[in-house]
Amino acid sequence: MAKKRKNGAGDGIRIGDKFLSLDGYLTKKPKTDASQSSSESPPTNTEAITSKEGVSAANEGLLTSRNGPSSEDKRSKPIGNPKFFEARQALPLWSRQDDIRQRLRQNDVLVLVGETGSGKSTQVPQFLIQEDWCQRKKVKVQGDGGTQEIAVGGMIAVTQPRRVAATTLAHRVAKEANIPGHGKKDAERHGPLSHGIVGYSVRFDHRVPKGTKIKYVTEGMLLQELLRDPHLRHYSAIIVDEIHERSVDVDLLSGFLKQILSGDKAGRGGIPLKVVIMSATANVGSIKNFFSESGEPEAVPEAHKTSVDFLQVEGRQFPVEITHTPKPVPDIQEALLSTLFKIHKQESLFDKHGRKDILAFLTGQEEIESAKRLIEEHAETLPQGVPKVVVLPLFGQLSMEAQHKAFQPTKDKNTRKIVLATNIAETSVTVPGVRFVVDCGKAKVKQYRPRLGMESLLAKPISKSSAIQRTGRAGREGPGKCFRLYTEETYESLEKTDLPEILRTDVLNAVLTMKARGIDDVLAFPLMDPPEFESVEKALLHLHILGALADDVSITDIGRKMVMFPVPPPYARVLIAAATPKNDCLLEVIDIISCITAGDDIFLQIQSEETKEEAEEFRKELWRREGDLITYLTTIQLYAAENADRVRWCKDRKLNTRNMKQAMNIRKQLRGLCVKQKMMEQPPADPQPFYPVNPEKAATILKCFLKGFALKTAILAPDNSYVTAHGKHVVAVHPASVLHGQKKEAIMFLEHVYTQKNYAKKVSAIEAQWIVEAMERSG
DNA sequence: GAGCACTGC
Repeated sequence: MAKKRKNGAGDGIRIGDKFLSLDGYLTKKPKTDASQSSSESPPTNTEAITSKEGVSAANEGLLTSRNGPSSEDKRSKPIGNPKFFEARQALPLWSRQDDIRQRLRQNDVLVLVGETGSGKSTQVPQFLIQEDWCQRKKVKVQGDGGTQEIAVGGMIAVTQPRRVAATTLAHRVAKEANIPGHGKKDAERHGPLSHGIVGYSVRFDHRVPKGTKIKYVTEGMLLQELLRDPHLRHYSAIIVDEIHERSVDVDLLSGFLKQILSGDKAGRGGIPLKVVIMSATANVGSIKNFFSESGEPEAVPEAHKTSVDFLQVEGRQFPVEITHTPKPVPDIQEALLSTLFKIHKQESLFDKHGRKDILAFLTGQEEIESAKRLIEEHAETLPQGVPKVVVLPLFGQLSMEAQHKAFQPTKDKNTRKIVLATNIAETSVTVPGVRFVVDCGKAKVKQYRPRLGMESLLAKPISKSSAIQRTGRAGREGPGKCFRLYTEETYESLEKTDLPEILRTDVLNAVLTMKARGIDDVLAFPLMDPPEFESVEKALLHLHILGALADDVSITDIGRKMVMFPVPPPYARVLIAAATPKNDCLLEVIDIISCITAGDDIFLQIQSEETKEEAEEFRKELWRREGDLITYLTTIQLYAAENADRVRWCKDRKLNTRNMKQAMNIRKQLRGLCVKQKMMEQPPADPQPFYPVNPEKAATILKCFLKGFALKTAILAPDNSYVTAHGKHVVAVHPASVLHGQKKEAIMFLEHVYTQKNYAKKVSAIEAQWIVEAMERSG
């Protein structure tokens, strides 16, 4: 039996769902699942899944039914490190391994629904690597130069939406799957992933030992591999994990997998590719249909029909009791305050499962900060004898240290932790010790509006599946309670799932991705949720303006070059413009793009008044009158020239150290790619002395950016507002910009977001004439 | 005067 987990211990906390699958190994399975224990409590995620008897052998009418696992299956004994056998055998998924193998022998696709802690991300690839169909095979294929013999298969790729999930899973599975003793010397020298059968590949970090059978990758990385290897010949199987998150990348990947599955497999020498789709939510009907339906039934010969099987396994969730408000709450802050203190007064601080802290989901930084003030004020009035509270904010723009505080157990035994978090705590990170969840029912979502070419960021009601996900956060370590600050009717009125990202973002990159991978008719490409025609049309037009597509909508050499760069297409276009001998500012442009694509703003917001003055004094040497882009350039150049203490340097200027490090990684990657593309010579290594760019050079750099962003320009109107050159909308310069409150003849902005107002971000001062020139030259 | 969250040879 698995050992009982020490509560509040540091094991694998805070790294998202994947790392928390450690729970699966260390936590004793609760005796009662929600479905059996909580007849009076509202349905939880667990119940929704287990109520269907756990398994459904929905065969989609395409295969013969079976009577459980085959008795002649000789591989039920684990391979790998015996140290982990016991823990692995205790996982809910373990007893299903023969079933899973059987289903995949008879089907092309298996849709597997299993909650966090079922062990699906770690175990399924290990179940499959010894299968006959999973072995590398030599086959003959027709190539350009006639018939050639190639090797197909042998590896399994497991995709993850986040880098940290891919790397932590790989480490975990390497420990389980590698035979101890093998390659010991390598392991001592280079770590556990230097040998053996498990590897990973994520941006900036690749560990793929010779002989790798299981490779954890980010979704984007597999898309990138598709560019070189359209038939995925290295792989016998692709496991798509966390498909319910529905990133643009996973949607595209699903389309390409569907094409490979329904194609004639000639590119793979007739060797089929197996696909396992894994999801945490039971709501997978449309995904099943997507893979089993062929677009045109008559056109597909019977032999190429894709057979899809479906399996559900129970997770390891403790029951969570849900309470809705009887009436809609007029004031969310007030409702939050009373709910938090009701929990705090009525509930004990500890029980046999450990700490009982509170996690509240709010929409954004502003709401979190004002709630924090209110709670702290109210906490002052708590009577003697009532435990204290400590309020910890948690959102993306917080510094690493501040985020870390929310994960640490409180030191004082008589204090309850209240974490006020954005959506970051829904999927990206896990706060340990949480047994109570308070859910405001809303989240800020980005939505792209193709007609306006801008996006909005507004608080909207969450989906049912998101509400269930939030609720589940209370039942990770023991039985929990969830308080929804909305009525049951409101819950029932919520959409089943969130709108997939591909329907919420600019499909510019998605369309170029397809074009570069040989999709001529992007409207015919199979997608689970195809974007509106207008969005695709807009993207095609935009790509044409950028020079990535020719008049006949075929991809150009510029377009092919653009997809080589891991940045959005307009930025890739700027890189290409900067590399021409006339402009010759590639290093500078790489520096700027690295800062911008490193994540959120590298400049942290300054919280208190006192630090503000100090930091602004330091920041003044970075500011440039040309605007934000040249300010970024100065910043990263000074950072790269700083040789003593870069962390200190960032702290003084209130820069996000994490993003600065990321920017330096991107800078290195882009420099490498540009050298490889013969766009420049190998640049000298850091640190280089800092010379501020002169105004002429700055103008050249901004003109290069106009090659990618000519549509995002505005001209100062007589009433001192900025009016966009295309569309004639009024935009305001965002307060975070160095050009906020200044009047310039014209501006170029890289981002255009509606929040409180129509804001232009990442703003530079330009001349109106440059806009005309940039459009002409694009011609 | 204001800041959901991820990601890419």
